[in-house]
Amino acid sequence: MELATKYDPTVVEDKWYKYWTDHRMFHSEPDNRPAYTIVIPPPNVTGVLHMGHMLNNTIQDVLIRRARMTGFNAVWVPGTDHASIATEAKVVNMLKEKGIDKKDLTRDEFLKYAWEWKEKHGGIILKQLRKLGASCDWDRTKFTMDADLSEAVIDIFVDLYNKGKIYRGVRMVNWDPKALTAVSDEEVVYKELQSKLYYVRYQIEGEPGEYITIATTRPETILGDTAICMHPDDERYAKYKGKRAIVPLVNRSIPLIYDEYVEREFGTGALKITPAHDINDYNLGIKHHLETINIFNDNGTLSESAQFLVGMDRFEARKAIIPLLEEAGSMVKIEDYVNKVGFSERTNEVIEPKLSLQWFCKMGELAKPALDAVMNNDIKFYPDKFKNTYAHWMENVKDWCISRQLWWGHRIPAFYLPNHEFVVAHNVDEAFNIAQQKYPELNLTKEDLKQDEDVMDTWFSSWLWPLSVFDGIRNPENPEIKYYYPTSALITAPDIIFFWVARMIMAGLEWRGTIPFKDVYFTGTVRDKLHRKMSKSLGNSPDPIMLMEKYGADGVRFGMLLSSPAGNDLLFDESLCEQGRNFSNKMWNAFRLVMGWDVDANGEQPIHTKVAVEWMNQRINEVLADAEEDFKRYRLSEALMALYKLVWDDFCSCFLEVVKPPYQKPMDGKTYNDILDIFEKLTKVLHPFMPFITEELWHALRERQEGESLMLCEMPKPENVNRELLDRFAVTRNVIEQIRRVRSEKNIANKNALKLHVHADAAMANAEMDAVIAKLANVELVEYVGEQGEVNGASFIEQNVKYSIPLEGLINAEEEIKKLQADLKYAEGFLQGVLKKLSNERFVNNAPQNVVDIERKKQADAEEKIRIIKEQLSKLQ
RNA sequence: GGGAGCUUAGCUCAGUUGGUUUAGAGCAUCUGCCUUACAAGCAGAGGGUCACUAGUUCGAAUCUAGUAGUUCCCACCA
Repeated sequence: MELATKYDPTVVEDKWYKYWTDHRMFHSEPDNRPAYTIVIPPPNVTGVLHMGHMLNNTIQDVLIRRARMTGFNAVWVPGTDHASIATEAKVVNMLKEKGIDKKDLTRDEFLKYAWEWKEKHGGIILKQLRKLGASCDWDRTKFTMDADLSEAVIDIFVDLYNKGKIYRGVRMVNWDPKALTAVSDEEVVYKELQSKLYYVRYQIEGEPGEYITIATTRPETILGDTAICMHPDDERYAKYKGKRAIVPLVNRSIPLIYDEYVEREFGTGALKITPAHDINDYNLGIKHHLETINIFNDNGTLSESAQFLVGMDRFEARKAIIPLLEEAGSMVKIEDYVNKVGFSERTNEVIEPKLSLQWFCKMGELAKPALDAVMNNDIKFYPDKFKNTYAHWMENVKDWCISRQLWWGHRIPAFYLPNHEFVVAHNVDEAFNIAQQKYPELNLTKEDLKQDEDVMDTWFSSWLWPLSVFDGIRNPENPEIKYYYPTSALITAPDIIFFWVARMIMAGLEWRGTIPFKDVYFTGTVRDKLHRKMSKSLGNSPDPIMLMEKYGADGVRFGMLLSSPAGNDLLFDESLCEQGRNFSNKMWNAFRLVMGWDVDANGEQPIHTKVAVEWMNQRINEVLADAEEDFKRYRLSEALMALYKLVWDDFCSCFLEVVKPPYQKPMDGKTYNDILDIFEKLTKVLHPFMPFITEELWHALRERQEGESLMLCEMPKPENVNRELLDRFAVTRNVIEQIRRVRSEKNIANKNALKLHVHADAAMANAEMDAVIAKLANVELVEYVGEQGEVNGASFIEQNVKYSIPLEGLINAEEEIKKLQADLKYAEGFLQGVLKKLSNERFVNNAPQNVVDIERKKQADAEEKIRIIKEQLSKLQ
């Protein structure tokens, strides 16, 4: 068979993904094995795959595949999130393009469009994940608005309400005037903006010519001012105590109040108070019993109560009010100023603090046990520095605004009665019964009950995810939740530690009494080479699908993982994928080499081959043991690097070169079989990282039955490592390297065989190792000439044994002397350092015995080495 | 304003409780090779006062304090 010199992943990857899914190999059912569970952080149903998903899901797949191969019943539950704000915004836009305004639709009509749109465009991302090789149990795919998951959300709302942990109240919330909904504190991002600070003067009532000047960044809110506040100890303003001021333009009389909240140094030390439009002003308003005037409509335009500029957008109004204030003689000056402004994470609209009636969830009691679970390491964070962040937030947790003024989501199960009371119930029937019992005098009919128009925050369903995907809320005794929960690991980004991670922990403890996962692995942010966050607007994010087409999914997985230790940002560079692709190609070519050999079943196994096979197996053992340790600590990049070197340096560059039969000669059957065993082992250990090419090779190496798969094989276990053999082989490789260096320096082509003199007693000879040297360095004769044997050529010292390569005529004595002198200088310097330590009495007395012994050994070795070099020098000079 | 982390080779990072040859890896670089698996390759080489300063110690990349730079989180003073 003729195989291409380059590995082509495209056909191979589709073939094996189909094979795996056709045989339902990702599917899991509870059985007697221990469970290993991961629930996917559900991406937005309307989302498309970006580099962050690639990293996150590659890690999950590696963990799941490894668990599957190490005796666990592994399940990876996929699914999507309904993402209220983002999805509703997309649907609204889609309708707008069709000429339909959301305002003209009923709730049901809108939801019909939304569902249609979700069915059509939703879940693309899950299809894209298949391309990556994600071994999700697709039969278990969930959506946060599936009937069963929705029911769980309602159950939880009712339960919390009945426990007194959900309440309704007027609060200052972060209003998104574009999405027309409140958003939680966590959904507000602050950015620094270049803006202006306006100084405006207010006349003191009854004192013509007397003014107080305030400084503000939002002059349009002057129209809603209901007080001016100064510091009680500020002497500049003491004389105005008890007086009132006149708001410019609207000519409203407002009180002057005094509160320590005011910074005397800022601006003029006088602060205008607009309780309806600033959280701090609101708090002062409550404290000082101030009037509240809301001058904005929900969409951010000025309302009738503003009296001026009615109907104008808030930013237009900010400009338009300047000339009005100037005309009125109230504008004192305008300065440049940098301040921070809150933006809605979803719509990038400037947040408007707004008073409104919202639903809140009390967090205090929920947070306490969830904080403990992380602090006492029931749940482990990787890296653990995030414990700090977590603790700080949990200790200062504020109540959670859970209502959103949207239609797409879980509707709040509160039903209002004609008497303005409400009942919370699972459905209208239950609500009706409760209401009838509570208010028999109302003679209610079901039609009198009006359900709350709002939906819940998306995270109010996400926080149940590990429970609800196994139906653990509605049906807590079902075998699935008992088997798969708590999940094993959560792989997520640190920016949703509060939104999601913290709340899942609360939910798990509240409704199941146990933590939802044991380990949390925080991935870093994917950035470009210039350390910039990857974003659509910068256009610096490569298209993952294109990348996979170019380098293969295995190549991209390799690239993502190789440079992303837990929690560290990933500076993504296509060259990493290139390295991954090259690695695939390397394995492919190793396979081509092995396939090309003729086998003589009766052939004798050469001694260098025998020892190489033993050594290679030991190396695999050693790396397996290290990898196990790396996995325990979630150091995936280190595990992968170790395997990369194992395959490339040990297997390809060394092992295969040793066992390679002479040109056009067959290989003995024993060796061939050993090689296949080793190759197969390597496909196993690499499979979690690079599932496609390893599956392809595993099938190609030996006959397989339909339905067999590498992904279902058992991972080789590290056995006892033969340290002695590994060390001996390492020395052998060093000797080979030295010979090759001599070749390189003397320009001796590899095809010209060399002789090697070992300046030691023949009794020290190791025929196997010498045969390996002979093979890899093209040495025709290894001769033990005794310690005093003549040197006539290039020499080197390895482990205090001198080696020389006879090279009549090719040796420049001066060069040799120079090199030896350099070696000597190094050895002497080294010895000096050691002697300095050993001559220090305090070191010898205080350091542990083994450390002192090591230093003595170093001394002896160095002295021996110096002796050999000097001897050699004396012969040359 | 408060807190946390980071700073080791050109780049990205390892370096476990201070001691295992005067610090390791991958990539990049340089040199020589189209050697019959692979030039997406082979062989070899160079490259670091471990940010700076002071301290603790027989001994510091590792511990302590300070300085500088950098990243992130929290708060949101108009």
